[in-house]
Amino acid sequence: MAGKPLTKPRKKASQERSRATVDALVEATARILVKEGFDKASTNRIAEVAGVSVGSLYQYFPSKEALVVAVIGRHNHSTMQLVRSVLSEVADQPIEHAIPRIVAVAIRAHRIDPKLHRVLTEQIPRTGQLENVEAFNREYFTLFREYLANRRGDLRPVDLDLAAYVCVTSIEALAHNAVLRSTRLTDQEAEALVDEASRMIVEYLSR
Amino acid sequence: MAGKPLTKPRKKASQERSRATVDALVEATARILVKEGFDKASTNRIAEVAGVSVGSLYQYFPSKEALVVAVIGRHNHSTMQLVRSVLSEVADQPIEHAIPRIVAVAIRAHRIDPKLHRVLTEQIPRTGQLENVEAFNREYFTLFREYLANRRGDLRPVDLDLAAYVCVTSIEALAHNAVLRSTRLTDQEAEALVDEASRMIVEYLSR
Amino acid sequence: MAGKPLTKPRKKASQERSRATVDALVEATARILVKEGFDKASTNRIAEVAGVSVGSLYQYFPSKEALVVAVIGRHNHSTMQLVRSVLSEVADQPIEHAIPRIVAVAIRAHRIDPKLHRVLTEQIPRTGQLENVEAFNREYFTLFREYLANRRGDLRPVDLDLAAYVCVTSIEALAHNAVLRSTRLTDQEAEALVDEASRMIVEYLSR
Amino acid sequence: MAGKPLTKPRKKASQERSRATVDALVEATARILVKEGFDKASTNRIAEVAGVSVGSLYQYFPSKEALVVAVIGRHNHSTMQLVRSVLSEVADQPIEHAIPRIVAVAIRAHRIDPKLHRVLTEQIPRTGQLENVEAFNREYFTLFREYLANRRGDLRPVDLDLAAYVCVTSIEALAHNAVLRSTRLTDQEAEALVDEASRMIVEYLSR
DNA sequence: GATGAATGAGGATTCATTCAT
DNA sequence: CATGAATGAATCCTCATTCAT
Repeated sequence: MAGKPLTKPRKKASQERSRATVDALVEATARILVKEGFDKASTNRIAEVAGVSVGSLYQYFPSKEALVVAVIGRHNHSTMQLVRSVLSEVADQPIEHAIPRIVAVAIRAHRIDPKLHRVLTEQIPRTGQLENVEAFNREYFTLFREYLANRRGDLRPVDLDLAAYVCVTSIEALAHNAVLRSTRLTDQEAEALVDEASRMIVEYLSR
Repeated sequence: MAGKPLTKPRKKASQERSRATVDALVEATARILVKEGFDKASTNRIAEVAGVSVGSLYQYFPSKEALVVAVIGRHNHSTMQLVRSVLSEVADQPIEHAIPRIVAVAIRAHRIDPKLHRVLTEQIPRTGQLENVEAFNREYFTLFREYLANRRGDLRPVDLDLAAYVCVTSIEALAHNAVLRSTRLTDQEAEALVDEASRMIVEYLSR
Repeated sequence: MAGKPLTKPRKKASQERSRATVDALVEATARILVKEGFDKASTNRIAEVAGVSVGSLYQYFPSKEALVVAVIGRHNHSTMQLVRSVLSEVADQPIEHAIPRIVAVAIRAHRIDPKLHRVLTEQIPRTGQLENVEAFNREYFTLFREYLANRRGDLRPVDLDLAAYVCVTSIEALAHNAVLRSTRLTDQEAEALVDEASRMIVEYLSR
Repeated sequence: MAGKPLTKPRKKASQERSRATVDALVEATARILVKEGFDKASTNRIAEVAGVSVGSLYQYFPSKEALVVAVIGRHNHSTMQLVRSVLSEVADQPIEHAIPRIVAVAIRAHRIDPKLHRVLTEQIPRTGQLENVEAFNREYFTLFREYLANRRGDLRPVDLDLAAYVCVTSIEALAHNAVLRSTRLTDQEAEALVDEASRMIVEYLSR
């Protein structure tokens, strides 16, 4: 309709708008999930909260599931961020040093957005695409296994896969339950937990 | 008097026919849950599979939720049966003996009906009455703590609550994930897992 | 099973029992209607409150409707009792005397069980058998018309049917609304209303 | 914010299409009410007759009740239209002139859609939001009372509230019953009724 | 006669998704 | 691209009534 050939800026502008819409939708989904629970999170409601029409919602997400997957992804992403960074930090440290840090981070990770974490964990049916909530654990496992392999010398002889499974599963569960159980986990309690869990893991791995 | 949807059976299923109907309903619910998943478990479908009318369903269960609660209850019951029996068996045994048995039973318990366990765990929104899926863990915790208290002499000085939390949570998570992850957990794998987990817990508790 | 041929007493006893059951059912229906409203009045609930099984309910009443009809009948009966008695009392009295009495009784009649009256009037769909709630008015009309015929001499020349219609309808409506509107109609208010209404009717009929 | 079932339209039917849908729904409800009765008026049936999906119905009306309220509203509106217009017309006329006109209009008003009026009156449970069927009478009372106040000079000394109550109630009841009783009220009968009723009311009010 | 378990048609309502504008 | 009206299958649940015991 216009004259001169439009160039990137315009396109970029629209890309930016798209980006904003997508973000708004994911954000809205997360917010509703936290504040009203999974079954209040209808697509219409999400669109409304995002300030967008349902039609637009479906422009960017092919289904409600996709939206929830995005929320999970975003949440897992920030969680993994933390995990990855400790694991690379402690990569060359002995387990006595490393494990407490790892455990502490696990708890911190679960505290990022505990309410969202709870909803994601408790209210969302692990069905279809949503089964992949556990993708997170797989990566965690891989990273942790790498760490162990790297510190092999410190360890008693172990089946790395098995050991990693045992450690990751325990750490995750301890952090998860601790945070979910008492919405108000005090710092003291958290510290005590870190100590205990670390002691258990360290002893378990040590020769 | 009225208020939130009840969850308790509406009638004492004293008569025989009633009893049969109730059982058929719970059984049908479990079967559908396993074979078709939570969201195919509509009240009409459940009644149909149970060979009963929807009306009868509502004669005995005030809501769909109540039915699921009953299934959970039944499942937890048989699970706890096992747990309780080991814990009483090993009550006076030293941890080196007791823990492996406890861990082994945890796995065995999760293998009772792994598919049902998975659905209960993954697909059912922990909302309303359904939140109580965790009642199970509470009892487990209590029993385990009692055991520890009883064997206090064997242990290094510990905060019993904390130690019980750490042990129960870890054992549960290890068993749970092991069974859910690979639907076909071989006996060998199970054994290896029992060894590792037990070692971890025993060392953790020992002085 | 017993020896001597049983005679009336036995039969009477069972008749009495039937009578009691019927009464209990009608009473229960009325009570539920008043305390919980028409749509809480399910046949099962009625039977329960009557202390009888649903089966028995259907032994005595062919349908829920029949039960409600019975309640209406009972209510209209006691109402008509009053009306009939005043009308026969005042049969030979001049309208100046008679009308106030008639109006007063209309109000008293509506006050017999105002809550039931309201439910019967407002919540019960005048459908099928229930259409006959107005049977009451027909009888009232007839009796009143007879009174007017009897006192023809006192009246200005009127079409008796029309006059009776006007009077009965007005008196009924005034009493009805007065009682329903303010659940707490004071005696003073009632008196004032009787005066006004009577004045209107008397003047209307007088030559 | 949530709570009891809403009765107000969900959306301002600003768009044309919306408007048409809303109208179709209200119209369909009225038609079904008249032709099949209240208990055939299921939401699905209403939507079907309106040529609209149930979903759309719920887009505009939060409940079945709301739909009926709308029908009542529409009906009362046209009725009040008439009433208001006579009362303003006769505002300055003496009662001998005014009352007959008012009575005549009451009857005409009841004849607007007698079948609908009957259903609204007889079959709809005055429960919840539906209690307000009487809103109509309140307004009628107010307007009539104003008229009386304006013509105070013509009247014998009266308690205006009481007098208005007596007049409005009587006029309403007479018109209502006349129309409902004989679906085919002839013009002659209507005229006779107007004469009688007016005579009664006028004499009642005159000094 | 009494009992109460069983029936099942039917009703209100929701919500992911589509598509004409 | 955006909008939001429209869709309709699907779900939970109720209740008058029946009938085997």
